[in-house]
Amino acid sequence: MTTPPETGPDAPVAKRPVPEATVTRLAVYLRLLGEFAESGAETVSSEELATASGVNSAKLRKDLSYLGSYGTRGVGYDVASLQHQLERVLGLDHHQSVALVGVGNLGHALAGYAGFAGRGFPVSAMFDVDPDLVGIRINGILVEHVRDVETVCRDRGVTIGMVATPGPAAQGACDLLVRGGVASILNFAPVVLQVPPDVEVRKVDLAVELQVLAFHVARRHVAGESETAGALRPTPAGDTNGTANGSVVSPR
Amino acid sequence: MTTPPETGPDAPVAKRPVPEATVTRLAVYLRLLGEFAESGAETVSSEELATASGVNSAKLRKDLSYLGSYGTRGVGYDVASLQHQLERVLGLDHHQSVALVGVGNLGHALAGYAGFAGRGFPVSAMFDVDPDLVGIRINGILVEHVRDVETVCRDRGVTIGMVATPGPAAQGACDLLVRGGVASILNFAPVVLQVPPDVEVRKVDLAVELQVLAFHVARRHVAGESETAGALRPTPAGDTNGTANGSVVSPR
DNA sequence: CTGTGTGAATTGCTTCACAGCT
DNA sequence: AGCTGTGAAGCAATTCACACAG
Repeated sequence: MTTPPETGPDAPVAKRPVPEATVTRLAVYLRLLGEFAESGAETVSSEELATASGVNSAKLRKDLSYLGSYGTRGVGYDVASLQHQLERVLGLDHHQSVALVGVGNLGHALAGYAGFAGRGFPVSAMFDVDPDLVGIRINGILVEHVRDVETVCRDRGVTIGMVATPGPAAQGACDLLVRGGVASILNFAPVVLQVPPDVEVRKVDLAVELQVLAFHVARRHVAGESETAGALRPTPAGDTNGTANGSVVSPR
Repeated sequence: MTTPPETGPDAPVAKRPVPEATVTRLAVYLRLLGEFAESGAETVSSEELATASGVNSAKLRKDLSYLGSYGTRGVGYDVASLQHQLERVLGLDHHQSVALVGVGNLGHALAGYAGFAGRGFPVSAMFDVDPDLVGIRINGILVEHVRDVETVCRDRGVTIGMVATPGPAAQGACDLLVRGGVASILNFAPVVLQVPPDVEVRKVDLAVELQVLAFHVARRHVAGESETAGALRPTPAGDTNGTANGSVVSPR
């Protein structure tokens, strides 16, 4: 209740909407900024960063404009300061702690994936039902029994849950995470999770990804059969919701 | 004989546009159709299939309309026949064979992921540079040296390549696949691959997924500060979340 | 002059609502 | 009646193009 009018009188920090599609790309820009920083660059132009990210510069500038004006006209963006802004907007300045439910084939790989810890998402709890797995350590993290998901998540302030169980167990795992206060879930199981409206779910479905690619293989067969491989369809740059679709070929 | 009620007045191959976003969902519908089939259903209505897929029925019908009219008014869709149509459109009636480059942490899991073979995407070749890996078998498949990617892909008619190498090696792996005639690539490495315009790339970036979720965690903190955590509102869950993200408490 | 920031135009996707088949 | 298929309306995201700051 008491809906805060929100529209401040003259709030210096305006809260723009920030389109969902933009958020996905901000994460990409951030990674590339890291590379620019490593190579010693002080500033980047929208053109440079855009090319490296596989988007066009107008889109990049519009994306960045949602965070405010952090560029310098005639010069570009200050790498370090832009990195900082992106981290702030993406919530990476808050501590995030990740829980993984399901330590089978895929879960095991996720547990050991260096990219997580290295990017600010340490896996701080892991769960499974298999007695052979409960009790072992992976990458130094103890695998606990699924029955403890709720309490452990609360105790350790888990903010993000990953579901990597077999399909049939996924909804149950999800429910436990939600009861443990986790409001953001990354789902690798091939099912559509049912969650309360305040819980955010993103799905990574590997079989679906392959099927989308298979579709393009088939398309190519039909199109390429008669057409001389010339017809360049409007670059499938569009990343639909869900997992990002790269594919962007430079504007040529 | 009787010209089918196709739209094609003189276009033998009626190539509807089929939006990119739709293709992604078709794969989801197909999986759920499989479940309906297993449970013995002969037909499904757009409403049933839509609910199970987490989308609304209008969107589902529009999606299916891109393949033609395969439903029966007043009844619904014949499960088996719709399955068949979806498989055809998604190119699953053609044989797909998948190659995996990079058998490290993640690659290993992908190699053993039952969901692939089970869904018509048998991994038929695997590659790595590590001498400790080259020569071993995973799930019965021999790991070969990366130097053979090109010839092996050609010989076995690989249609889809998966890149699961460390970032710095990804572009090289990609180039080899392309030279081997692979025109569809699923990229798990955190880099933007450069490819010729006729090659389709989809990217699965786990760190990006987590960052997008982190963004929503942060949003919640700002927006949810005033809201009490209780009140499980009658989830209009209707559809909202689908393949990708769930819902964001819409302020205002 | 260079490169950002942004209104305006455009494209593409989703939702609505209803005509038409069974 | 019940449910599909689809034009039309409504939104959201992308691209264009240019004013303006450094």
